[in-house]
This record gives sequence, structure tokens and C-alpha cells, in this order.
Amino acid sequence: MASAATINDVAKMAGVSIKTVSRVVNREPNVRQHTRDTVLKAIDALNYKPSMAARGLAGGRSFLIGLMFDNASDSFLVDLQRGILRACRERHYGLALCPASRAADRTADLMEWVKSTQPDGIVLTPPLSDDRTLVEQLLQIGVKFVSVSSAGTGLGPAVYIDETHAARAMAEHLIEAGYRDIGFVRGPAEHACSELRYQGFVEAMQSAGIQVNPDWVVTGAFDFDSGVEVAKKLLAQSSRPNAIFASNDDMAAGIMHEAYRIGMKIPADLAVAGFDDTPMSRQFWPGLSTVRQPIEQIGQQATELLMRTVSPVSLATNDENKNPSPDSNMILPYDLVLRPSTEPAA
Amino acid sequence: MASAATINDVAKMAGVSIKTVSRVVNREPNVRQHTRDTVLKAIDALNYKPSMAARGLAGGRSFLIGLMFDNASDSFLVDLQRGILRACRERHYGLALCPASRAADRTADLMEWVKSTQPDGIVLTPPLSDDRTLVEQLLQIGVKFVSVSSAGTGLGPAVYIDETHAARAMAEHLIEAGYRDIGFVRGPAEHACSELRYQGFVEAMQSAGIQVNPDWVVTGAFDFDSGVEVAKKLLAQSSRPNAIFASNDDMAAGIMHEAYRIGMKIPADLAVAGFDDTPMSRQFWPGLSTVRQPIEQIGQQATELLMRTVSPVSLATNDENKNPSPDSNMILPYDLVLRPSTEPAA
DNA sequence: TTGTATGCGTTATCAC
DNA sequence: GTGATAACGCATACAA
Repeated sequence: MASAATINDVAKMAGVSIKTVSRVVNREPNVRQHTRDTVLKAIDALNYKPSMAARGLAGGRSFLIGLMFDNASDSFLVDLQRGILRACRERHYGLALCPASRAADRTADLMEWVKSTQPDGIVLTPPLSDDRTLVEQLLQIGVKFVSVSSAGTGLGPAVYIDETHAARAMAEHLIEAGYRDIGFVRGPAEHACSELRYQGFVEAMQSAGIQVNPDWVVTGAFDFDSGVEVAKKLLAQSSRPNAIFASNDDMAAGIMHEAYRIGMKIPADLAVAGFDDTPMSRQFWPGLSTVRQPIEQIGQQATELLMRTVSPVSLATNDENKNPSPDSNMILPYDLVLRPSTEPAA
Repeated sequence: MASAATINDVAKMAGVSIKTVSRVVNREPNVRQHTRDTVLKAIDALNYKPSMAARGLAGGRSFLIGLMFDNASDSFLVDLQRGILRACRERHYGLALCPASRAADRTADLMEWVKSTQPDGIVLTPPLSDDRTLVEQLLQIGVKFVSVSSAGTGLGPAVYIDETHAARAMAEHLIEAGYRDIGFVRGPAEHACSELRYQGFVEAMQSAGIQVNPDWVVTGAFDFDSGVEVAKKLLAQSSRPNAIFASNDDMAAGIMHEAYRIGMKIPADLAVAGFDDTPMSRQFWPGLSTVRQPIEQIGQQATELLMRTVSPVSLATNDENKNPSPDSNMILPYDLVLRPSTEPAA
């Protein structure tokens, strides 16, 4: 097993200098077509692949995108990764994972990862994207980053959907289907979208002239178990809602599960709506109405936005030229996915 | 924003040579305690973090573990990542993702990624772990790798559960619950586990003296939609099974969905069993009986196995010392998770 | 126990 | 257009 070919081997074989090889590899101009062809042939013959490590060291770029996440749902994470990877593939970038630790100094851990890995850019997911402490430190050391799905801090660029508008649309759908006794399950406060989605719900209710019943507004943790818990609370009340809008699918699933357990029919006895369009929402019986976020596309766009700001080897020597401004934000369309779980009451 | 401190800065501040700093950072012996303290203080003061790129280039190690996957299910992928990341954290390793492309020369793409990224080790997931062409090329260039969840090729080390035994146990459970008309849904042929799980099913049936009905053995693609499809086939027959053992949960979910659609009750009219214990299996109503693989633990063990063989900077110069032998395989325990979907027929 | 010098495979700065 | 040559930040023989 001969150790992999280097740029020197290619240069030797092509009879040119390594700089010329470098030019060809990096698609720089000012190389005669004939020279380029010769080099390319040599590259092919030796099966030469540039070393990321060396490129990183010499060029100040790691060709690595970092994905920072904390406690994200499976499908969200995977979809996002898919989108990021698709964007990475073309530009020969790699994706490195950076999970938040459970440690007390979560932020310190994350920053350490950034400093040692030195990714060229970071994709920040909620709730990290809503963490002002973290974002400010990121900004301070001058690393490029972009938030996905809401940027609660208002700092740095972000790619997301109009959560409030989407939640409002779903609530309006419930109302149009004839439901008026609608409960709402909020997400955790650390997620900026929790408030946004709730706002949408409230707006729809107000527009329809329906009073929001505070007894029917509860808070969950964005997971299945908390969905079960809040369902127990909501459905045990003497006067209970006949529809529940959960601010994500996992909680909605918990609600449906609990409703079935106590013998309720969906949507006959209880309509349920979710948010996120996880695979589960269509696999459940009956299918769960939900809001589809184009997560994969969000990941891809976020990454491309990131690379656009990175490509001209801007090592951010001047503090002014740090990150793309927040006004390079990107708002993608959502889809209202209507399934039997919210069909009109009989 | 001062550019990050380097080993030189630390050496200067501590009044020692860079080699000494290097010794301290890498926890090498032969450093006086006092010197070590001085250096550590400087490291702390300057907030020094070694550059992965430089370490990689100079030391021949990238401190990166690669995760190669193709078409894996969300929860499998995420659980595995969790395990790998846990193992990585302690040793300050990073995790880089390497998805298989849809291109014709999938293997070539993967190998290109390996050559340019130069991970210190690779975690191979099915069906890639069962792909002899890929595995042989990996072996040839001398990269360390370990397969998870079956190694169909028999080459290289692997961490997995006894799939056949697990499938057999589940089938036996169905039989003990009183079911005899049991259908089976195989997985795709490219997955080595498909055959293994089927074997377990057959063994259980034979032991119980029950004839396997070939009309009730069908093949799916390990996803929800194929579960729906095979359910349509199986349940449309004049003589149909009253229990179906799907070789993974996603297909089982499809079967349950279709069963509900045509008005069947589970398990009263049809018992269903799956394999994998995806989150969905407990979220469905009724809960789905399944086999739990300790995916997260598998990922962790696989990674630790990988690092054990990597740590002594063995750059595999001699062809003999390539990978840990297949007998360093690891078989982890599985769990039979019994839920209402397979309760005894009435 | 500690330090010096060299090299890792690129990129980048200049000359030519 | 092209090519020497010096970084880049670290590891590692080899000295001391």
C-alpha cells in the first residue's frame, strides 16, 4: 500500500511546480489550458486527493462545517444533516458534529470545540441559536455561523420559516373545521419558537373572536413523554377542550397516545394538530395534521449562505467584517399538512 | 480579536521549548511537575487549544472518526451518533459524517472522502458494512474501520447483536402467545441482517413444528411505505396470517397503518411484531412488540474498539498490522420488548 | 528532564 | 503564465 500521492508527486509527474498543481486543483485562473490538462491527467493517474489537514493548516481554512445541536429530535437532526451534506458535497466540504454537553459550562465546551476544530462555519440549531451567551462568544471570536429555525437573539444571519404565521394558519384551520374549545401546548421557554408559535395561535383565536382559555394552555418539553403528561392534565379537567394544538409533533404524539389510552377517538372526541411534520405524523393512525418545515432545504440554504461568506478566504482580520448581517436572513415557505386528525367534528 | 494562541506563544510565556509544551499537552511522561504546572498555567492564560489541522498534518492523525452510512433510519443514525460522540468526547476526537452518494460509483465517492478527510477510523453501518467491494478497498488502503450491526463480509471487526437469536426469540414469543399463522417480512437482500433475522424466524417455526407458509413470506425495503405495500399483499389473500413479524419497525408501522385503514384491530385481528425498538414502536397505539438493539452502546463500543487500535500511532506501515482481527468482534445483548401489539389472541 | 532542528502537504508571496 | 520558497502549527528524531 503506497502512501497516498501528494502534490509533489503530481507536480513531478506533470513536470510543473507544485504551485501550478495547486492552481489547477483550486480552479484558479492564469493557467494555460494545455498545462491544466497535463496536471489533471497526472492527478488522475496518481489518484491524488488533496489532504484536508494540510489545506487547513496552510490555508487557514478547515473545509469543515460544524453542526451544533442540543437535544434535537431525531428526524430534525437527520433532515438537517441531509441538507447540510448536500450543500457540502459540491464544494468538497466536510461536516463535523458538535453536540452540546450536559455539563454546567455547556458554552465553554462548545467554544473549546470550535477553537480546536476550527470549522469554517457553524450551523446553529435551536435552542442553541436562541442562546445569547453562546452567540455573543461566537461573534466575538469571529467564527461564521448561521442559525436555523429561528434566531431568538436577533444576532447573526438565520434561515427559517415564519413560525407565527404557520401556527396561525393551523389554528385557523382548526377553527374553520368547527373547533372552538382549543387547547394549546407550548414548547420550552428556551426555544424562541415556543413563543412565536403561541403568538400565532393567539392571533387566530382573537381574529375569530374566541377567548383563549388559560386552563387549556400548558407547557411541554417538546418530547413524547411531556405530551402524555399534558394530555393527562388537559383531558382530566371537568371542562375539557375538544381539540389540542401541540406546538410540535412529538408532543402531539404523546397526546394522541394518551387519548387512545383513555378510550377517546380521534378526531371524533378530540382533534389533534402538531408542528414539524415528522415521519411519525403520517405514520400514525389517523394521520396527524401538522406544519411542514422544509428542514432539509433550510439546512442546505444555511450552509450555502455560510459558504458564500467564507469562500473569499476572509479570515476576518478586521472586526467589522465578521458575519453576514442579520438582514441576510432567509425566510422559507412552510406547508400546512392536513390529515384526518383535525377533520371537522361530527 | 487576537488570532488564537499557538504552541509557540505558550512556550514563550512559560519560558520553555515548544517540545515541552507538546509533552504536557499530550500527557507524556518525563516532565518535572513544576515545569508542567508552569506550562499548564500558560496554556490556561492564553486559552490555548491545539490546532487539529496542525496535529493532523504533523502527527499523521486527524483525530477524526468517520461515520459512513447509506439510507439509514433516522433513529438508528442518531442513536449511533450519540454513542460515537460519547466515546469521542473523552479522547477529544471529532466525528465527521460520510453519507453514501446515489451516484453509480458509490464506492469511489466514499473512498475519495476517506482519502481527503483521512479519518483515523471509520464506523461502517449496514448496508455498507455488508458491501465486500467497499470493505476490501478500505482494507487495502489500510484504514481502520469497524462494522456495526452485522458484518456480512466477515472481514474486519464488528460490533453487533445476535440477530438470528433475537429474531428467533421474538418468533417464539408470537408462537407462545398462540399465533400459528405467522407471516414474515424480510428486509432487502443487501442487508446481511435480512437473512439472519429470517433464519431466526424459520428456526422458531421449525422448533414449534409449524410449517412456514411461503405465501406469507414477503420482502420489503425496511421503510414505512414498503410496510404498507406488503401489508396490502398479505392481508388481501383469501387465507391470511393473523400475525406478522416484520424484520424492522418501520415496516411494522406500515403494516399497522394499513391494518387500521382496512378496519382491523391490533392485536385482536392481527398481531404485529417489529425489530429495532425505534421511538415510534412505543409511541404507536397499541405499543409495538420489538427487539431492542443497544444502538447507542454499539456505537460507543465500536468507536472505543477503533481508538484502541489507533492510539499507538500505528500508521500501518506493514501490511500485516492492518486492522484488528475479526475475532475482536463484540456481541452485545439485545432485549425483547413486549408490548400490546402481540398480546395473545382472544 | 529539556531543547533544537526538520518535516508533514498545502497555500501564499513574491519574483521571473 | 509559471516557479522557487517561506510560512502554517505541531510532532518527532536526535541532542544535550
